[in-house]
Amino acid sequence: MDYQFKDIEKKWQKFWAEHQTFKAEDKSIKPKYYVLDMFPYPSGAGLHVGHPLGYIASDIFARYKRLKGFNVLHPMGYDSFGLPAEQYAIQTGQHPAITTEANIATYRRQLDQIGFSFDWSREVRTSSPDYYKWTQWIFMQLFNSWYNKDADKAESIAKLAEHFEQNGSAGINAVCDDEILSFTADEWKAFDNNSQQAELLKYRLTYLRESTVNWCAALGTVLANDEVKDGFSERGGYPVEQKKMMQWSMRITAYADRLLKGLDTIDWPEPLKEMQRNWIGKSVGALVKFTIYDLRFTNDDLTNLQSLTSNHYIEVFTTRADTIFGTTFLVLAPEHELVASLTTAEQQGDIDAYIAQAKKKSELERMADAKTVSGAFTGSYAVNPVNGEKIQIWIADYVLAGYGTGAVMAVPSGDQRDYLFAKHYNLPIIPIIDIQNIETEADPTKDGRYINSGFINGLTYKEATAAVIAKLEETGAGKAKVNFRMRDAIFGRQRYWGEPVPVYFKDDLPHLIEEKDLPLVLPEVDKYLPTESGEPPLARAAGWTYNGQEYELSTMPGWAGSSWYWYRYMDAHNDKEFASKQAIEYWKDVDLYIGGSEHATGHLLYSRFWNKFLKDMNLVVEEEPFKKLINQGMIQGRSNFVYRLVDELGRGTNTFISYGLIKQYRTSPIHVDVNIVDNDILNLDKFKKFRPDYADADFILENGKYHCGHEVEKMSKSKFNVVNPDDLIARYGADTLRMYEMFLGPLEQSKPWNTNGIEGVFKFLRKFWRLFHNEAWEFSVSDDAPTKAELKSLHKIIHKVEEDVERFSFNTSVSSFMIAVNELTDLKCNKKAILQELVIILSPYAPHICEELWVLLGNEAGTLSYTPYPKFNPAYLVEDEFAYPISINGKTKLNLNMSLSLEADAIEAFVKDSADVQKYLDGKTPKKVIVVKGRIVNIVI
RNA sequence: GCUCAGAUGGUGGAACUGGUAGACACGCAGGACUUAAAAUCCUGUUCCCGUAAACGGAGUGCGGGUUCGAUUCCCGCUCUGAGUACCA
Repeated sequence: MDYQFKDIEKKWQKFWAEHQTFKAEDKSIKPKYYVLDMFPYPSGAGLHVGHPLGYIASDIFARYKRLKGFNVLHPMGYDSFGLPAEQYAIQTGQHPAITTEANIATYRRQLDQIGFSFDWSREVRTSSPDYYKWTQWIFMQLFNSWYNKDADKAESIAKLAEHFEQNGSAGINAVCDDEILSFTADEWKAFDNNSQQAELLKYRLTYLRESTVNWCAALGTVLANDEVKDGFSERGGYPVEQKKMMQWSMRITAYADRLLKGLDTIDWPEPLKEMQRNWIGKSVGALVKFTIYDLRFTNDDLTNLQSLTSNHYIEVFTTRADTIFGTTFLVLAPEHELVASLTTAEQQGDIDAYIAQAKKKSELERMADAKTVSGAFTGSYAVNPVNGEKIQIWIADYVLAGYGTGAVMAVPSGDQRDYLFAKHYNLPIIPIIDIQNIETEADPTKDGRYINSGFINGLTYKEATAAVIAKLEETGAGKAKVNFRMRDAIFGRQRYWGEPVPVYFKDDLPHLIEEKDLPLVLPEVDKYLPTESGEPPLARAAGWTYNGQEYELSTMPGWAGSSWYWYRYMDAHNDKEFASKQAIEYWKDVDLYIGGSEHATGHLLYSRFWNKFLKDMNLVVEEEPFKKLINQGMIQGRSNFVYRLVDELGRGTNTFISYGLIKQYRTSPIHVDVNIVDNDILNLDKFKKFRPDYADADFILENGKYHCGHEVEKMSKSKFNVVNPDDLIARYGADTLRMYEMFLGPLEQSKPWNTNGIEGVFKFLRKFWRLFHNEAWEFSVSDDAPTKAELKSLHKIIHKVEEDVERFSFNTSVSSFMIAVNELTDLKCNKKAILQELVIILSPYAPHICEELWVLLGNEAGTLSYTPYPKFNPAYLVEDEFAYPISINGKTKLNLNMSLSLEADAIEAFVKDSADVQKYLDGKTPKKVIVVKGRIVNIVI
């Protein structure tokens, strides 16, 4: 029979499901291998052709690893809490759980027909109470922990309370809020319970904090920075305002250094690690106190550094302590708390006007305005702690209140912003390094020797930095300090469709509910909107209280459920623990994680954070959750256009001009559905049915065909460039789709989807099928011994695929399979000994056709997935002759067959004697002959 | 602006540590089969000159360099994509 992909694929998908062929074992003498895909949010639109790209790659890898003798865990699930379902609920009143369920069913059907080897017995859904019970449980562990900097790990909050009880706040080195109290043990004991709880909250790893948030009134929610575009919500385009609000936060900053260091231990793409490094933004520098100049100082005081330990100082953060002698003024953020008290009476007007103006500017305007210099003088002065110089104190909006201390020491010779500011306001600029060139702009060099710099004159950058910091620490005017750009992560949103926070309030203080009351199930509400008073939707739930106390009304953010889900797959049905100790000790971590790079600073950072916390709690065994990570590239859409003729009045007509002729007419481009275009040729009949008003369209054609234009854009419905995998599977089958997606190009590269080449892959599979069949399409293989040429073809592909899979180069293996099948077809090979091995090698790529042939070859159904991968024997590839390319001056001219046993001098002699080479030499003696054995001969004339 | 990735035929791409550039596939052209079409099969296909062919020249974004030899290494630039942004 000809290749009947429909029957074959249906048959084997059913077989795998019924026999649970891909169920991973929790105990095994085989080594473990955990292959994970970033689980999808099940959206209403279903999968488009770009989604399965990563899943196909990971599936090939998982299947390959099984053949290589590993116990493979390859699960799938759904990140099923999220905004679209809720948005739909608001519009229609339909419970998001129902929408989500329906969407999941669509996803499952689509995933199943691609033939993935997922262990579906382990499926997880973040919105299911059995799952989010454990998300809530982990939240409780975070609430019950604080970060001990001395131990460099999280510890139980009970231990902290114990310490307070015995020793007071002394001796605690914690990551905590800025405003903590200092107290003795007796004072602590004298606090009432609420005061103690309020103090402990400042240390917890998840805590309440008043923060400025992006509040979108129309959506009734707080948005992440990346969900806000130009002051409007990315989705819906509603206005967003800054609002202060009590918010749950996660103290991810406690882990900043470990998150940074861990990057060096994992095998991730370098650009992705770089993004995380930038996000964490570690800078090593110093905090320096500049005393506020007081008229009571005498000149003697000024030169005596010891006297400058007054409490009236401005603290700045700098990464270039070495440049401190070049400081000629200070700049504070307009929001800085000292601005009011520093402003003198005569400057009051200027300062007030500047602050008012700065407030009016939106974030966007401030950014766009980056080149305009603006600021105002406070009228006050500060004293440089290293040389006693009296310098002016300014405010300017180029200094950000939220970073460092909200104040900078301006070194115009070394920092371009300071330089522009100094030029604009006529402030002094002092060069501090001998090789510095500051005629037209600042020069931030670290080379050269210091000048105009007191005790560091003549030193190098390294020596100077150390000397300055030592001096500052000695005089108490400063200290070395590491600063991070990363902020604590806000953990909550004013939404319905998310995990409820397992917290209730008593006397305005948060308390955890009891563990036995988990999961705290999402209550029913009448509407999915905020209340009239602006409270989150959960406030609508009637009688929803914890023993009469009010629950937290916000829900957890989207990243909560995805920050630990890989552990749940290890033990998906455990109702006693989030995963059993044995399961975690066996599976440990994810060996290979495949997903998009858009999660670089969200999911992948939060997951590493939670993982490190769970490690501190001894709940998991590895410091890093994802050993190796691959980013699959984005599949872009390839849109097609038709060109509508425009009349003299600029109105569109019903005539369409073929792409090659549009220069001769006035036209406007219109998107046309890519599914009615084949190789950029428009199907005219289908076009006429595409929209009613096209029914009697006229065309101006080229050679009887309508050629469409094309452009690469995002794949989206509105651009009519969405290609649905279902259609392709119906036409060519899943095996063809799988191989074609891989054939498209390197996995990591972004590329536009173009269905044009898919025929080639389909033809290949048919040709492969044909190897096992005779002219009459009857299955027919021979038991004869294979020839040398056949064995060579086979072992070439065994080796090639092994190499390619190990380096995730799936596109090149597909080509190699084509070459192998072409060769074997030319050899008319139908030897079982060859073909059976080939079936095994191809099975990770095209599993259905291979299962079918495997059984036709006489093997037991279902054993293919666990059969050993063929062993490569290099002996079959050994050649005894090689057609050496002979080049003259580096240009290849001809090939000469020579035995590979010949040594360099013999080769040289043979080449020189060759009549063909003589022709090129034209009687001249070669200057030099380079012979690389087994590769090339190059003759230099 | 900064960081990262990339640029190879009409198209997707291959060339793994410097050693025959363009594998494999699409498309296109020509041919076979067919009453015809589809399907299938065969041949050709980097560009230029040479009117089929041999042969010659150019050629991996641009300009240099190292080398017997560079798509690959080094220096400078252009363009494209992604991330990030007054981070002191």
